[in-house]
Amino acid sequence: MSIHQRRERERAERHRLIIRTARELAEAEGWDAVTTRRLAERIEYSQPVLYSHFAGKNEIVAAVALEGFAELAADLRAVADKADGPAAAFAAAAREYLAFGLANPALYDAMFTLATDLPFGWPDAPEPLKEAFGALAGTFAQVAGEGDPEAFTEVGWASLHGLVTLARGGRLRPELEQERVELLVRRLLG
Amino acid sequence: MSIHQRRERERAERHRLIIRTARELAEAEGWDAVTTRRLAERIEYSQPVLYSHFAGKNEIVAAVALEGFAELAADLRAVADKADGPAAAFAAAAREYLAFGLANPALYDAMFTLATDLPFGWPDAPEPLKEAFGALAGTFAQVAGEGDPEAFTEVGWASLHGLVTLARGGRLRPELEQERVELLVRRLLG
DNA sequence: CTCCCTTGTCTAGCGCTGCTAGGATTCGGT
DNA sequence: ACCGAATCCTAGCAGCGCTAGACAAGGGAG
Repeated sequence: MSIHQRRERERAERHRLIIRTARELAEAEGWDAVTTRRLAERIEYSQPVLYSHFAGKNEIVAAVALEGFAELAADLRAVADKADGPAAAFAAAAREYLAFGLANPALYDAMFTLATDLPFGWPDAPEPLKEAFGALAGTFAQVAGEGDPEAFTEVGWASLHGLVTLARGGRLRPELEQERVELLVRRLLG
Repeated sequence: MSIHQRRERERAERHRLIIRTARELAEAEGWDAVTTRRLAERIEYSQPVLYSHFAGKNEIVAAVALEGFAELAADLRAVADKADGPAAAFAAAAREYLAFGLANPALYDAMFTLATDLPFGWPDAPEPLKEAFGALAGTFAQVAGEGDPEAFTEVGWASLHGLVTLARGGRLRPELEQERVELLVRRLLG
């Protein structure tokens, strides 16, 4: 029995290795550089091994994206918990979201550009997705004011997401970075 | 002399044909379906002909994106001009932007996801880009309130962009569509 | 009118991609 | 010591973006 357990343990380890390697490679050279051949070479196995863990390359990207959502959720909860009051928590979460997106470009791409087919359709979404959205919603709902708090959360999220993607594409003036997020927070707080 | 002119005319026509066909194919089946082979087949020429017009596939996508920016600029100016007062113009432009992005998903992808290397670095950006940003800025600046009007424009633009992309990815509740844009406009107007 | 030479286009092919079929090898269980 | 199953790799497919080199068409000069 314990042999099977050891094998499953090794298998799970390799599973994580694939995800970690894909993420490192993507962050270092961009997702275009993450080919199944290069990935296989890095983990020191042949290509087909990847397909015994994942149905395809998309699924590997999706796995990386899930990691990203989990980390984002943790980051957001951390800064919101440390903040002093709902408004400060909201502002801190907004700043953290932006920083996260800009600091992990490849990871952010996996989450929002590449893994578009991640089942975001509530309520059967993967746990990390709900967790990340919940982290945002928990902070945002407290400052939503009148109106649907979910609509407010979605608007706030979308605004931050837009800031991340446009900034990453070089389409916003870098020197206004700080000013933009402060302005957004101020206006959304009403 | 007139023979050269005819040839150049035919060449320009084929140039437009390539762009139009690429756009149609992308809008019908997504950009993944736009391969140089399929594109060549559609315009009834061989593959290398594409490369006598464009340096590569990216340049074709960029050409489609430029068309998109020109159309977006025209749309925005049209609805803003018809609106009654700065606040109404702002709201109308916001709604139009969102509608444009959702109605032309492939075009919007070309503009913001695929043609990332379009030189957006002012001031040497292509005319349609400056024109589109100017159309937004002209309307937004009038309701910016205190603070840098450019930062306000960038925030507004990013928020709308985020709403488009997240909605397209199925990550926002469709039934809140209307409510989100109204909420955003209300908050940004302060 | 004929020849030449430029111009324009196509066929064929390179190296790469994601993915998979089938054979070889290893290894636990009897 | 042997058998069967599980594991992994070699080799290859179709398709991708892109390009070299052959080929045909057609205007200009004698």
